Amino acid sequence: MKFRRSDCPLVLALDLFGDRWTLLVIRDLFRGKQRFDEFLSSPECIATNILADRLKHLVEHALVKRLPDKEDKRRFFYQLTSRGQSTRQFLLPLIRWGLAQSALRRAPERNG
Amino acid sequence: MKFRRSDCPLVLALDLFGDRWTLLVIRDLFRGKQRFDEFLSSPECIATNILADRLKHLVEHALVKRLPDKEDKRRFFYQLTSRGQSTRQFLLPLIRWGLAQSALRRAPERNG
DNA sequence: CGGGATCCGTCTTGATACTG
DNA sequence: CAGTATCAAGACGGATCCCG
Repeated sequence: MKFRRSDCPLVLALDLFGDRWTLLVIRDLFRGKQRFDEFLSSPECIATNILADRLKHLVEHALVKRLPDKEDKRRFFYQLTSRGQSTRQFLLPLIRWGLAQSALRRAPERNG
Repeated sequence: MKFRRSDCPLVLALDLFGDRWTLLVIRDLFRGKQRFDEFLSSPECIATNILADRLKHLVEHALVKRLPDKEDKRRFFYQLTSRGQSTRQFLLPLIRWGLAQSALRRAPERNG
């Protein structure tokens, strides 16, 4: 993900979320996960370098903030900013769509 | 985009749309574009091999149908299936989010 | 000419090992 | 624990080629 190719708002969104991992990290943040280790423990098994890259990217774009742990200097907390939380408005419809698709897959009368 | 890593509905959606091009093709289809050449003419300038790959992928997943042109044997029409049209439910919120972001970028009082 | 397929150099992804 | 380094594999992107 580098510079941008048009000023379409969809292109802007795909700049930030058009990959297979970023939205999974945001999902985890909505679920209350806050630490590097917690993201790694999700069933999708994101690689550490990919996770580090995506977190950095999200922080750079003010979707996530990175807070030091006062009690353990080695650790950090990641939290959604209000901008990050605003992604809920399309994340929920997207999840709803995925749910409907897996339901269809189990009862495939007529689709297409 | 290969096999899948969990049965999270979000993962299922990212399987299909978790890249920088697929949703742009779907956007064009919603806008009434139907032919290979028309997709190429969009301002994002997708490469022909990428476009061919994405269209094939969309057809395989029953989001798009590929219809021959009766009058010109060389040409095809691509159209959204009803399943493809159902993506509207998250595509519109995603575009709306992108619009809000570009508005913020022009009037960045307090975000973050 | 329209709709791709193929080739090839480059950039990105991802698994694993390693470090502070 | 929270990353970085390394390196192979794959995706991207442009150019060219092919086929009806």
